[in-house]
Amino acid sequence: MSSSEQLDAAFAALGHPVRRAIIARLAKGEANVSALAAPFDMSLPAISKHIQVLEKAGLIKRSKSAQFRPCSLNAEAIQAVADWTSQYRHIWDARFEAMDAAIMRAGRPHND
Amino acid sequence: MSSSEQLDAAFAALGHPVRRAIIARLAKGEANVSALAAPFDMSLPAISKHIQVLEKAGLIKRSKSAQFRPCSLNAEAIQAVADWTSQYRHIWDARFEAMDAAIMRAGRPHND
DNA sequence: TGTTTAATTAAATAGATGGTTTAATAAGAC
DNA sequence: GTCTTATTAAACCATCTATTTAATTAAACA
Repeated sequence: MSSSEQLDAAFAALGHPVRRAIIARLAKGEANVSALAAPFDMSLPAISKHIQVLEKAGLIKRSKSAQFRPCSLNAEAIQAVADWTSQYRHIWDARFEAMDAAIMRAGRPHND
Repeated sequence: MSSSEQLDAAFAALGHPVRRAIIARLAKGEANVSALAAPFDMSLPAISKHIQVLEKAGLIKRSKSAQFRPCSLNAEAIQAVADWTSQYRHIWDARFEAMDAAIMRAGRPHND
């Protein structure tokens, strides 16, 4: 999978509230499928599918322990998303710089 | 639209390479639909719809000038995405901190 | 007024997504 | 061996997405 396809999958996966909630839960530590499903009023297979979407997107990793499949976050994919967005940091930084400049002008005694 | 729904829409919108390319183009300055469509081997209606997806997600803003509809980036929505991801910064920062610690130990004369 | 340019809408269609229920599989526990 | 727990697979349905071609709106131009 190309890095563009990887980003496609990661962004698309994060575009669902249940999947973002699963990521939020996993940020606190690894958990198995049933534990991840518990907060949701939704069938277990539905959650299992959401987890598969996150896994295919590379956002989470899975292991095996007896009949459990514990999930944990995969830092790299999440960082790839952060990297993409931070590439546009100057877009919103520009607003703050404009504000700072305005404050500087307002603070200075008016000699203009 | 709730802030969760806004994030849903923004992430989902960014989960398509054409739409990310449009964002990249708009980062260089505003452009109308035909100009945005030019680099792609795709019909104009298809691009028009991608632009509508970006607009509904709040990622871009549009104005009117004669028969043109110039598009420009909306900093706030892009920042909302960046804010969400940066909330998990500690996940990948942890890796760098571990690396830094390892380098510190390696750099120090071995008294262990 | 009629033509060109810019963009959207409509209609059709193929394929993906999100959810359900009902099995099927796999690994302990007794 | 059978029972229970955890998870996935299969089948299915409704809705959404991505794209095309053709028709439509709207402004500029001549």
